[in-house]
Amino acid sequence: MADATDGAPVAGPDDPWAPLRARVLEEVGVRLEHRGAVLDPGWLLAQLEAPAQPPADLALALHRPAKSLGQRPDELARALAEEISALPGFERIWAAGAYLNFAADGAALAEATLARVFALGAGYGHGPAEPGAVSVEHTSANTTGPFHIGRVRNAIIGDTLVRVLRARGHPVTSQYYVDDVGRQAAIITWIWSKPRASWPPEIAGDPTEVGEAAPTKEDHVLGAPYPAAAAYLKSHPDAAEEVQELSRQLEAGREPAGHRALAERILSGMLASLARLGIGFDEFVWESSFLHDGSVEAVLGRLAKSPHRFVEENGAESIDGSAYGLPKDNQHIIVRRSDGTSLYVTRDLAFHLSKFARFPRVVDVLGADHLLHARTLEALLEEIGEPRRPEFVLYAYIQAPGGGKMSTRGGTAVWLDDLLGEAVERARGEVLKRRNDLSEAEVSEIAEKVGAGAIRYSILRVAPEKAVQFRWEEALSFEGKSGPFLQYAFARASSLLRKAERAGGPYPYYVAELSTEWERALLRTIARLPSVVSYAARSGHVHAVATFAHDLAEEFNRFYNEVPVLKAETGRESRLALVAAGRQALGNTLELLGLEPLERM
RNA sequence: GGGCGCGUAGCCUAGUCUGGAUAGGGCACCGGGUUCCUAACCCGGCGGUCGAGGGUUCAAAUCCCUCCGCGCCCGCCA
Repeated sequence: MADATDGAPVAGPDDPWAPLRARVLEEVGVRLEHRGAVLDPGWLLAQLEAPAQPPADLALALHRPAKSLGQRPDELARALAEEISALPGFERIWAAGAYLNFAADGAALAEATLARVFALGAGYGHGPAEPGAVSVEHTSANTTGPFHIGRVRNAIIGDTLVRVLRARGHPVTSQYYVDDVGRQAAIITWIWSKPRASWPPEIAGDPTEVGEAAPTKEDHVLGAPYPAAAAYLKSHPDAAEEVQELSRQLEAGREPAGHRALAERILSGMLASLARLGIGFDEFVWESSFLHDGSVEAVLGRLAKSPHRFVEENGAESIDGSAYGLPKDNQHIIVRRSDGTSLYVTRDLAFHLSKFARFPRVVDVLGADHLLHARTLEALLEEIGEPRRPEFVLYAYIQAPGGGKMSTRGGTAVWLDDLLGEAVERARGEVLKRRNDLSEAEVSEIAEKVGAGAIRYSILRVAPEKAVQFRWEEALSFEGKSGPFLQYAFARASSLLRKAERAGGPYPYYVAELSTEWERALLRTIARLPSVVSYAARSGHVHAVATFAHDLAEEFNRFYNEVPVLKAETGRESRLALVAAGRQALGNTLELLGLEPLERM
């Protein structure tokens, strides 16, 4: 993704903190400049975005500017604190050692925050429309069987990125790249093109129990023989040759009957599982389309003009990529096989050129195991003189429960459908434990959303580059840093408004009545949402939103615990307004993460 | 062997890009909290050589170097 330092940190007009930062920046910047301090403008802003020590909201460490002035930092801090004794929006400005601290005027911040939340509603935390269309390609799993949770990290991160970019105002197209011409696509078609009775016993007699979770789902049913078939081909050259021939036919556009339909049936099963997690796609891009429309040949033609391109003795075409900083053993890039067919990287190159033609910004969510492919793709883009590059969001594959790679045949793979089933069942148990006033339909609905939320959040709460081992207890955790924890806070807020019969507003308030430490803390956190979303959208670090979501829910729960609302002696209306604002902010955050905000649970 | 990434309490994790004031959370464990708004909660306690060593700096979890451990990759697979 784009470097987070690109451009000035964006503070949308909905960011309640933005004017405060700008004011400090201005006041301090002018004074430091006047004294002759040398500093780059980004530095001050970065300082202000870092967390400050309570009760300060914003803080500046003055060591650096003091040094450039040849002055002691604590003296500089004191001098500045004296000069800037008052600033609109702040109730206190003081020096603490080498730090210049600023405490926001709680009432003013509360006013600014509530006003923005109520004015923007579901749009609070988002941003103004941005002109640049973005393509986000994610998931793109081969249609050879159901999802196991190793790959689902891709879908969850990708879908969340789509949501965050959309929120930030970008027109986003999510794309699923369907491989229907590669070897794996050939294998699945090969096995199903034969009558089941004629399958070799190694395949027919080795039913990988993929059907256990959802015995009638087509991805499970149709994907069942794939692992055994793939293994069988390794030791049976004659069969492998049949698959090879099939590959060539696919490449040439001579699809056997039922090929596409088979992929679509498996895909629909896979998508049904993703849909339960709130994940969908705008476009499915079939890899074969780049063969059919001639764009693969076109790109091979462009590569052919390169001085680095060679035709090997056996007819294969390759590029000498030694100029592009690839690892030593990976600089010889084959772009066409000796039998004339294309390779994944060549087709992907054609795909990316088609993306660049439509989208100014192109993002690929990729497993870290595809990093070399990504580097190779970049090298080839350079080779044909294409200046644009995709931004890569990389994630580490989730490891099997005992460690190591998830393997279908090794029995270490955990199916998404199994995980979903277990999560929903557990959620149902939790709901029934504490509610007896809900209809069966409501219980099912809640259990589904809670289970899905737990799974999504368990993935999102960890930075994508961390290689995590799958653990049932963690994925199914409903307490602490979990999806249900977030949803629960939302449900509590919803309940308060419902009981006050104010679910639809209006929410009149006096900020002076929101003066307890818990109310102020909650407001400060609500006010952070816009800058968090902005950061996530420009950096691609969507898990910053997940981290924030927990902060917000936690702050709401503290407030809920300490401050009576419905039974408030005074300031009931104002507190209801705060509840409504917290609910709105949390709901918006949940939507970004793809967790269902639940009215009750 | 080479490339990339990761290493923070018993376990999991934020913070690392942009170096700053006592390193935030969660699980587990211990102790509290509900005649009252959903206890899927809150409060307190316990627990840290931020993998090791060196360097840069007024200041290092954060930047640089070396080493160790772990993960991923190094196909005319995708």
